[in-house]
Amino acid sequence: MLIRTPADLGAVIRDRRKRLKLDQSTLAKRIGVSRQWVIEIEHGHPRAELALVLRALDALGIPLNANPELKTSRGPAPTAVDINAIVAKAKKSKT
Amino acid sequence: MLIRTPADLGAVIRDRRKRLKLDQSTLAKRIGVSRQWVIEIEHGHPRAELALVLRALDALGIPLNANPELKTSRGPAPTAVDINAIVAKAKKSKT
DNA sequence: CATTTTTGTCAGCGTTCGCTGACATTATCA
DNA sequence: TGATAATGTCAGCGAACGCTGACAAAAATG
Repeated sequence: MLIRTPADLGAVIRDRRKRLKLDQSTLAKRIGVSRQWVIEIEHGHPRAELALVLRALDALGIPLNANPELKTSRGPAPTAVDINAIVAKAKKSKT
Repeated sequence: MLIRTPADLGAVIRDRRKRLKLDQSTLAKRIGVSRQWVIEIEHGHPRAELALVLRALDALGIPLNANPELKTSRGPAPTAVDINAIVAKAKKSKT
């Protein structure tokens, strides 16, 4: 599942929790947060604390993967050269 | 890259930013946060807001993937049956 | 049906967020 | 080397966090 928004994350958490047959209280204890927190996360609370979110995913056995750009297929580096920088320098040095 | 802690995330963000030859100010504008925020995230700030983090990853072109448990190899469901529930019920009903 | 479990809502409280703006401290580079 | 950019640090401020505890609503169970 691709996580794009807090709501996505809430859905993932809730689904997994139900799949594991846990109620919110139990999960909350396991994560080390209040039941309130679980409720809000599952509803897509946008300002939840990063660390708590990570702990929740861990408690549910959900690994989080950040792809630092999967090889964009063949062809050489798309635009690893920074044209902007080059231009900027060209402008600086008169001739 | 597997994200387990806020520090992991900070590293991923910083690496990607540098690879894209962006400075913190530029990235901050792109994400829509203050430069301060970028500094703190890259240092592993544990209480950053979820939504801002997701926006940062998006701005950097880093997709986030949550595996709802990758098929744990062969063999039938590990323990999809909830023994606890069964036992609980067994206890309730006398005979 | 009645009962129990689960989920959702409310308010108040102390803590911390993320922001701004200015100022150190390092890189970077000609 | 000196000058510029990039990064890091500080303090103050309004806003929101996550917590507790009690209660309401909904769902499950017999």
